[in-house]
Amino acid sequence: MTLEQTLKQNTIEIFKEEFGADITADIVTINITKKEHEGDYTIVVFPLIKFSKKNPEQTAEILGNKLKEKTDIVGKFNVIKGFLNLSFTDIFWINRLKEISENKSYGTFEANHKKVVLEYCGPNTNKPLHIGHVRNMLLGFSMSEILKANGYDVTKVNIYNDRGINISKSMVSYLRYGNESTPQSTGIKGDHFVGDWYVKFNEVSKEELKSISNPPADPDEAQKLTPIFKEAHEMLLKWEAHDAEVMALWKKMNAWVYEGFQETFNLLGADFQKDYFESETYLLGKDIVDEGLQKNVFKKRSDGAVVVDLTPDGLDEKVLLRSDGTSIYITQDLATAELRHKDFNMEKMIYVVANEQDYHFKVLKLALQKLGKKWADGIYHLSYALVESPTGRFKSREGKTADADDLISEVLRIAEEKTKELGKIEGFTKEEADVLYKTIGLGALKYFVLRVNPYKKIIFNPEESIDFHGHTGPFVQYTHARIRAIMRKVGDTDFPGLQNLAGLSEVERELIIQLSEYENVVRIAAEKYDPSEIANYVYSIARTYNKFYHGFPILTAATEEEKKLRVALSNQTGVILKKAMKLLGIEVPEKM
RNA sequence: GACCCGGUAGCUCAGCUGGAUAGAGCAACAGUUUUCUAAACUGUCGGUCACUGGUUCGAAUCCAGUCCGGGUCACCA
Repeated sequence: MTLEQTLKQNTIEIFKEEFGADITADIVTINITKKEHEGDYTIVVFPLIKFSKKNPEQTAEILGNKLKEKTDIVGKFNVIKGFLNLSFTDIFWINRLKEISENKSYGTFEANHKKVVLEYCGPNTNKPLHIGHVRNMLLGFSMSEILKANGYDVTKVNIYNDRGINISKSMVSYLRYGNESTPQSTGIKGDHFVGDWYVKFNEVSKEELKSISNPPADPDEAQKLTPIFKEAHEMLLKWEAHDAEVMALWKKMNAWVYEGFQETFNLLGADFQKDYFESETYLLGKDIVDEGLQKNVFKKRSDGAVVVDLTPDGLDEKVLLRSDGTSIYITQDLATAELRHKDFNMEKMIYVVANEQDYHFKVLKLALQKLGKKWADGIYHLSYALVESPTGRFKSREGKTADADDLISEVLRIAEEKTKELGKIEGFTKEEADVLYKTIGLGALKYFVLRVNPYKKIIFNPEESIDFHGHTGPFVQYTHARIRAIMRKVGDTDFPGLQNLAGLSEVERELIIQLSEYENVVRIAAEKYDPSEIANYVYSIARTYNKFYHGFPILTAATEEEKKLRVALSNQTGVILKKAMKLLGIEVPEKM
C-alpha cells in the first residue's frame, strides 16, 4: 500500500469512527506539502467538512490527532485554514529510504501478463528519416520502456511504407541517371542515396514541365503530365504485376534504405521485434469489409463504395473501400490491426503516429469496435504534435535542419566541443571519450524532445535548443556522475544501521520524499501515456540532489551516522536517476 | 463552415480529475571554488495564466462565448 493509500484508508476509518460518516477515497485529496509550509503531505479538508459537520479547523484538528494516534508514522501536524499538514517522523522516512534501497526492483511492477503491441516509426522508404521520426521514435521507445516497468509484455513493431508511387519515383530516376552507382560506390548512406534520387525525380519533372503548355495549377496534377511521372506510374503497374526486373530493382533499393535506417535506429536506440511491410498488406482488407457488410455494420452505397456511418459518433460517413473495389489506407489499417491481433493476441495496441491522423485513428477504432472486436477497446493512438522550426513548419526545402542524421551528428559535434572545452576528458581513452560525447549529445537531444508533453508542438531551434545547462539531459547525467564519484570513493556496499539519527535536514527529507514518489510517477506515466512525466520528475530529483550536495558534506559528515545516511541517500538517488533515465532511453555516465 | 489540439514570465516549458502567495530552466544582472566533479549552487529582475462571463467556500484548472495559432473533415498515405 502506498503512503497515499494508507492515509486515505485511515482518514476513511476515522470519519466512520468519529463522525459516523461514510466517505470515499476520491474526496480525500492529498498533496505534497507546499515548500513554504511545514509538513510532508497535506490533506485538504474542505471537501470533508460536510461529513464532519464541523468547521475546517476543527475537522483538521480532530483528523490530525487521530491520524497521529492511529498510524504512528505521523510525528506532528499543523493546521492552516483548511489544510492539514502532516509531518512524518524521521524514523519513518529513514525506514522508507531503507525499504527503497533494499528493493532492487523498486519502481518496476510485477508482470501482469498483458500483451501490448506498440507500433512506432512508420517511415516511407523513399526518403530519409526526419525530425518528426526522431520525436516518434523517442516517444515510442520510451513508452515501451515505461509500459514494461509497469509489468506489461510489450512488443515493438515497425511498419514500412515500402511501395507505391513514391518509391517508384526514386526507382525511375535512378534507372535513368544512376549509372549503376550504389551507396557503397558513392559513400552515401543508403536511405539518403535513395532519397536523393527522389529529389532528382522532382527536379527532372519540374524541368520537363516547362515544355508542357497550359499545365494545371495544382503542382501534383501538373506533375502527372510529365514523361518521367508516366514512367514512374508504369513502373508502379509493373510492380503490381510482379514484373521480375522491377521487383529486383525495388528490392535492391529498399535494401539500401533499410541498411541506412538501421544505422539511425542504432544511434537512437530504436528497435523492433517485428517489421510489417505495406507491400505485404496493401491488398488485405476485403475480408474485413465483407465481414462488416455481413454484420450490417458497413453498407454499400449506391455508387458501389463501402462506407461506415459514424455520424452517431459525431464523425462523418467514411469510405472504407473504393467503388472499384480496391483498398484504401483505412482498409489496409483495419486489416493490419486484425493481422496484429492474430499475431499477438494483444490487449492493447498503441500507435505512435502524428496528430495529423487523429481523425483516422478515431475512425479505425470505432469501425473495429462496431465489428464487435473486443480488443479494439485497447487501441490507443499516442498522438504527438509536430516539431517546428522557429519560423514555422519544417519544410524539406529548408534542408538540413530537419534531417534526422544531420540533427544527430550536429548534436554529437556540440557535445564533443563542449566537453573538450570543459576539459572533462582527462584520463579518457579516445574510445571512452567518443562514448561520452554520444551519451551526452544524445542525452541532450532525447531529453529535449521527451520533456515536452506529446500533444504540444515542439519549437526546435537548431542554434539554441541543444543546451547542456539547467533543465536538460546533461544536467541529470552530470548529477549521476557526481554521485558515482562519491560512490567510487566509498565503495559500493550496502549501508545498514541507519536508525540512530539525530534528525533529517529539510533538503534530505525532501529528497527522500521525492525518491519515495518514483513508483507513483512510473505508474502515472503509463496511465497517461506520457514520458514527459518521467522527464520532469527526474529533473526535480537531480535539482534537489544538487542542492543537498552543495549544502552538506557527505564523506566528511560530522558523525558516522550522518555519513551513512548521506551516502545511502546519494547512492539511492543515483540508482533512481539511472532507472528513470533508462525509461527515457537515455544513458547516464559514470564520469563526465 | 464543422470538429480536434494548443495559448501560463522576453524565450522554452511545468502546473489542468478545482485547493494555500502560479513554479522551473534559458536569457540579463550580482555572488559562491584551499572542502566529495562549478555541465553545479545562491540571490535579484521578470506574470492581465489570450479575453469576457458563469459555476463555488475557492478557478490557470470546470462550463459557455470570443480572439489568435496549428491540424483534420480525400474513393491520398
